Amino acid sequence: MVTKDFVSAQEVAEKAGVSRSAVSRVFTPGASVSAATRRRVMDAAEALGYHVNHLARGLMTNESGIVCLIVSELGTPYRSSLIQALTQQLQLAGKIAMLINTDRSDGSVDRALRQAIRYRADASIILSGLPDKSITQLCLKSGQRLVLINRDDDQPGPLRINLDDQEAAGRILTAFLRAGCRQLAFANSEVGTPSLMARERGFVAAASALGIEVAVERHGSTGYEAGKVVAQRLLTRKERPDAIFCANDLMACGVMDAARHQFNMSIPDQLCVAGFDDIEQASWSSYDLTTFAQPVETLAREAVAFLAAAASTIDMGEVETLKLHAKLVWRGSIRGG
Amino acid sequence: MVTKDFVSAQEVAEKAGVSRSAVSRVFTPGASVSAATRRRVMDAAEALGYHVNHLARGLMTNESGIVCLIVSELGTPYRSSLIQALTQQLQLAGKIAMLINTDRSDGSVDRALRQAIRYRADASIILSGLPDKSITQLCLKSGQRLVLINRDDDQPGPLRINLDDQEAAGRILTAFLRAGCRQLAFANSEVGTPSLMARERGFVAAASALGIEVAVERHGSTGYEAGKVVAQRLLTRKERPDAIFCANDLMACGVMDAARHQFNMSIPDQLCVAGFDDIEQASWSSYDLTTFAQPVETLAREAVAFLAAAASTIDMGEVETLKLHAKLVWRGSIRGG
DNA sequence: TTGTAAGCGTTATCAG
DNA sequence: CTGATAACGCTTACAA
Repeated sequence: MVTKDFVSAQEVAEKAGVSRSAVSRVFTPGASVSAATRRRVMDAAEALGYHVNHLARGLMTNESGIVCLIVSELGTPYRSSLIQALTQQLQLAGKIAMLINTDRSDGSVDRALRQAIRYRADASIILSGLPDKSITQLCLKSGQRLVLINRDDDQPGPLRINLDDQEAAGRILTAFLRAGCRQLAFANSEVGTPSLMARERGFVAAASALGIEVAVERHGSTGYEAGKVVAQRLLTRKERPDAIFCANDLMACGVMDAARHQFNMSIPDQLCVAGFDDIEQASWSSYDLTTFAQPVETLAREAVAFLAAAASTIDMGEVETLKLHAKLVWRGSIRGG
Repeated sequence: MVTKDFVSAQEVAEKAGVSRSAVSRVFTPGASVSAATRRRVMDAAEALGYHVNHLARGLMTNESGIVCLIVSELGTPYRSSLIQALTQQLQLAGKIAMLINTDRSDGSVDRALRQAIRYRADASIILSGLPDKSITQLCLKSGQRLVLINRDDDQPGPLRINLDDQEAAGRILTAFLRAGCRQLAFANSEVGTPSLMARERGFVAAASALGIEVAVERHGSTGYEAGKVVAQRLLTRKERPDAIFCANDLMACGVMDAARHQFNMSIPDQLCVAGFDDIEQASWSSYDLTTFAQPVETLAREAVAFLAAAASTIDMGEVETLKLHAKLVWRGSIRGG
């Protein structure tokens, strides 16, 4: 066993010739210490390599400074960019991120939240999956804040940040029609995430309001390979689509590659494509994909701001929902412009 | 202020009609409790929504169960896939990952390590940047384990996991020559990370051993855009390269896109390209890039295994280095095969 | 097997 | 401004 040997405030106090409380005060933001004492304590701390034990501090203050990020498929471009933004904002706010990967097995979001409780996280941000109502209640009752990102849930208590997926779908429909497209299609996965389904519903609904039918195909998880498969199915239909709106950019990339390399189609001449998320690859010249940008920075900022505010005043009963605008990023995968 | 109101072992004990130590024992893996007591405690705990406070436990046991992941550019495909693998392995080993983003400002790796110390992390895994020698020493002295991934450092104490970058470079050279390439080039960034430089050096050295000169160009950070710029520079040289080895896949994608869309070159007919990392995009049909696979899973497994072993027996003085093999993934961006 | 009591490293309260 | 002293929620001898 490695001998864990962290320096304690006690040792610093002895070396500096003051009481432990003096040491504590030196490292507590708003405390009154004389310049002289502070100096001596700091010197002693520096020499000994002392660092406040946040575990013990959390025990006293009831604030661990920990925020749990609960994520699946975190290797995905969109997810990882969101994590990046969130960790950055959290650190700026003096918090630290605990990352829980829920890729394996079912009910794992609940397990993750239990971990969050064990470590007395001040808050949890859920980027994927949907927790059981009972466990969310437990979190809230324990005084833990909750943020749900892109999960259209109706539970009261947590902050819910969503995009205007449906409206976005309507906007892209207009763009397709303006480009002269007639055979519309939607490429989705079988995952059935609320936001994904909202995009599909919005697109289909907007079209049918104009008396237009949409070919919908769903397959696999929301990734590149699934996009390819869906494209194969769509493009071999009797009525071959000339416009495909994809549930996300990853699928859109798959759709474009299949259309080009397997069906020798030219984009946007023979086929218009749009995606969602505006991942980095969407801007790569091989794809040059028209898509909707997730306001990742805003999203992260809002989430963290909520957590910070939570420390002071939040009306717990209030159902808090934030609807952000997905900005259309126009590129070359749709004719016209 | 939100009233933090977590349930304590005390309350469970009262409800179950036992002592708090009994409760503690029920939740301690190897402890002796009668089936009857266990049952009553579990019931009470369930009813009250009790969860062991890991902060307090860590205080006693000197094992927080926390492992810090210190990362920059975590939105990048390679980095995020590594984080995914690491969090998964850590969770499998009963540990939990704390994620520290070091994108901003200099010396931030040191700051990150200090955070790790404050939270009494059992270990830290550094995926980017290089910590100051003094702070590494502090970590080691405090009994914290350290793992450096792909940072060719010589400090004793930490586990260092590296790839055989140089040899890999030699292998790709052979592939280029076999494909009949004559004008070789290396596309690098200005970042100067050890592993990136090792790839460059290995390639140039292997070539010059055969009397062949390599055109080296470096620009920006190791991403797609930098790849484009470097390609522009390389492909406008009098002696236009017919083979480019890129420091990583992201740059390779940029290089390919520039070659195709700005120079109308056909790959691999007029230009052979190779990358490093085997990110997901390398397998997309638009790129179909020959590259070296980072053994991400193995890497994560080894790192975590080291941390687990560290708990029992590790010769601290021993300089531990692990050199993993980068497997060549053959795809269509090099002629022949 | 169980309970009692001590201690882990902090911060908060309250005298001085 | 400073120093005792009491928590915080847990584990772990030690004794029963």
